[in-house]
Amino acid sequence: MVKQLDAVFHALADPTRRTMVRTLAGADRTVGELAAPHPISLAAASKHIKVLERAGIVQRTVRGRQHVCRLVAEPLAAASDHLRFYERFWTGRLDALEAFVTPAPEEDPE
Amino acid sequence: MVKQLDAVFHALADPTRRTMVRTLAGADRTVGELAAPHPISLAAASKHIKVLERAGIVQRTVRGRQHVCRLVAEPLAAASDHLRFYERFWTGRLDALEAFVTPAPEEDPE
DNA sequence: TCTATTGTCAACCATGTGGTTAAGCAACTG
DNA sequence: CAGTTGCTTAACCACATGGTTGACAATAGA
Repeated sequence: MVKQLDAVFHALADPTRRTMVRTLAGADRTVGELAAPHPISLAAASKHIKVLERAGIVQRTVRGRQHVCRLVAEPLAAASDHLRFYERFWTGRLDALEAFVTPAPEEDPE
Repeated sequence: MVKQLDAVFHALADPTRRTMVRTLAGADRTVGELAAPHPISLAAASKHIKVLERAGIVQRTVRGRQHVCRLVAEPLAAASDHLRFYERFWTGRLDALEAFVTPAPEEDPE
């Protein structure tokens, strides 16, 4: 079973998917609208969106024959938190020591 | 050719790799030290580290027969920036409007 | 009702991923 | 010098990924 964070990072590892998410940040879109800017078939776009759904980043509402996609930000927040842990490495400020205190989330131990 | 951001997100999509990075946040480590906590062969760990290197997250220094790995945070900062764009979606504060003004980085158009 | 639109699903293909084992090199240790 | 340690590389395997095409379902519109 894939963990949420795995799925989120994997979803964002593809530029096509990142563009889709970026678009959804502006407004809800149908599958067709999300696919349009990309030189891929609708079926391929459909797969991309399924990846985003699996990561919990996108939620779908069927409205008539169109599927309207909506951005769900919480999983992105989790990923952002994970990265923010390393903030003290690229900001000179060592006062970001709070991050250092944060207990490492104990991943992997299965 | 894979772009940096792709590589960073991909590198972080694996819990084993995330644990390695987390470990490197504490101190530099040899390949063996990074591999030790994981139930995988040294060869597999070597591959993981190569993925991290390709993403620019890790730099290697050969010291005698051991390869010492060091965390390089800049690529993580780039990924963090990307995610921070969506911050306004999970914080109620709409005063994070600066993010809204940020021009979308125009990905994908190659 | 007939047709066009929107999208999914299944099958297929090429490539990448994550793991293994086995071989080998380089560098310490005796 | 011989053996051990630390690590990479190559070959292999099973499976996931990203793309395709073609068939199908459901809705919208004539």
